[in-house]
Amino acid sequence: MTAPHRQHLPLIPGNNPLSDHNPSMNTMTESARLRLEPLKVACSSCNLRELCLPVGLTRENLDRLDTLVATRRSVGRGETLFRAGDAFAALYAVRTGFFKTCVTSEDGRDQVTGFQMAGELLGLDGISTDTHTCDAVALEDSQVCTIPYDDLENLSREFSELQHQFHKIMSREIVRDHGVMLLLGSMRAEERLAAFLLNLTQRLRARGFSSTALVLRMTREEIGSYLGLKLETVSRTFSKFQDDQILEVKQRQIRIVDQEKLESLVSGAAC
Amino acid sequence: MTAPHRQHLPLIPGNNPLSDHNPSMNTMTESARLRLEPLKVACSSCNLRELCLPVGLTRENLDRLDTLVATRRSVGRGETLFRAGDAFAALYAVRTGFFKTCVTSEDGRDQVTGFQMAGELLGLDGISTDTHTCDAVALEDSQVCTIPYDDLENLSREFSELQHQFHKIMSREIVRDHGVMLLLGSMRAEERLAAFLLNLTQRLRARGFSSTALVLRMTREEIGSYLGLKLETVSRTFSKFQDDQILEVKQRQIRIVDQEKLESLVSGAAC
DNA sequence: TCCTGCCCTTGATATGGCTCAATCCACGGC
DNA sequence: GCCGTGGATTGAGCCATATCAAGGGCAGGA
Repeated sequence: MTAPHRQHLPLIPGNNPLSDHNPSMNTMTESARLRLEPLKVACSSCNLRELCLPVGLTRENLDRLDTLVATRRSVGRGETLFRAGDAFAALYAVRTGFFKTCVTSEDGRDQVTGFQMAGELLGLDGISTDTHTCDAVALEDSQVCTIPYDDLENLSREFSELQHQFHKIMSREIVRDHGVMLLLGSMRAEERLAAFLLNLTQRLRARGFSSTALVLRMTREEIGSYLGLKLETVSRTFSKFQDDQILEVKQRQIRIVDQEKLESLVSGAAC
Repeated sequence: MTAPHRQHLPLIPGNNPLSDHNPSMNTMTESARLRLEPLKVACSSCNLRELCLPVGLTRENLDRLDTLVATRRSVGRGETLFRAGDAFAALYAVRTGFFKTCVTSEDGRDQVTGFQMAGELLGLDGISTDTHTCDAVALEDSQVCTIPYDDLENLSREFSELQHQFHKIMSREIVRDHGVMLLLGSMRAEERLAAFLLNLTQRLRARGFSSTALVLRMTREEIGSYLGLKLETVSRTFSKFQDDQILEVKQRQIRIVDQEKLESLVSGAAC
């Protein structure tokens, strides 16, 4: 494995639908702009179709998918898209913005299980018992496309491309989770943070953003929860990376100064 | 959540297809007996149909599933069913025996990602990239039913019951993984081991075995890998549970003496 | 502009689990 | 029966990360 929790998302070649963004500006401008709520939603004309559910669909089938994904929903920063215990009815594709998902144990412990950005699917956990088992919280003003689950099952019985792509997405989530288990089970703090940053930048790059500069959407505490560390440890590790000239860290603004050193941390060369 | 990595497997009411087993005998006798390799495989007559892929299928559809699941394969103790890197072609349902799955990082670190027993599916990780990303190793002489994946996709386009059940199984795996992340990210050694034992016994109970006595199929090291602990820590924690009169531990034979205390450890009441 | 609250940083200290190392035990082969 | 081997147990000491605590900085609202 190249990275402990890679996403297997295809890099978009050439004509990148997202490359008109200023890489240093993965801030809130776009989601704010889209707050206007376009009346019509169409996968077939969506920038994200190469990253999202429609991957691999023919033109004709794309049009059929459009009949399914009909509504869009805005979720303000800090609001929840769904909560553990909510009835499951639909999946959600992130259109703009950024989410976290987290599970809570009986005794109130919280664990962030993932961070989702544009083109990624939310809600797969709900299929199992028709009830969501985690919370999905927007970390910035966001928009999602609603994919009614029954309709998705029906449509994916009709053409195998969609069926197969959906299965791939679920499987990818399982593979990602296994990568996180590896990280949580066997890596030290520096390795965890390095792996986390490399995974984030890889996904941002696939979306046309800079892979060397990023703005974190989550707090140190949320990073810590995801990585199985306390927020102080996350903060100290950021500081250490800055001392070691691997990163420049200014609050949530991160610049990767030495990509190779970061990579060597993950592959354990630094042991 | 009641348990950090519950399996959501239905308890079999009344007429339990597995209850003819001697609960204290979840040893190797059965798998040895089945070494004879019956010529015919049929989900419709399988003991495990209430725990496995066929859940919820009508009689008629069960027969159609039989056409798909045609071959059985024996995997001896220590042998691999598939390895990371192998081409993906089929899923496997454990019929008898016990497996572990583990991922390996670039630098050779190993992480056990799960233990699978009768009725559970192996290989879901392979769908994502048509390549397996983990190893599946039999921890005792085992048998699996081979489910050719293309056939499964085709058949599940034909009847929604199968399609839905398959999606539920994938989703359940995702939910389970999130539970393991919670465990790895926020629990202490005692809590982890307690959660692990409760999960195991719950699954054994669903299969008609005793929920108070069990024989571990895996080494301390494998338990440790799964739980993000070193084998010495696992061993010490077992010893501590014995001192505290929660368990009786004799090598791999475990008897749960105080179920409640074990449960209270997981729910954090002991903090 | 200042205030307020949240987040982040940094220091000092505590500790749970790891490491290293020495047996011990059970089982299978001879 | 005896021995060899792999797994399990137990001890001593250490280290990475947690915990507790005290500021510092930034953003948003009055």
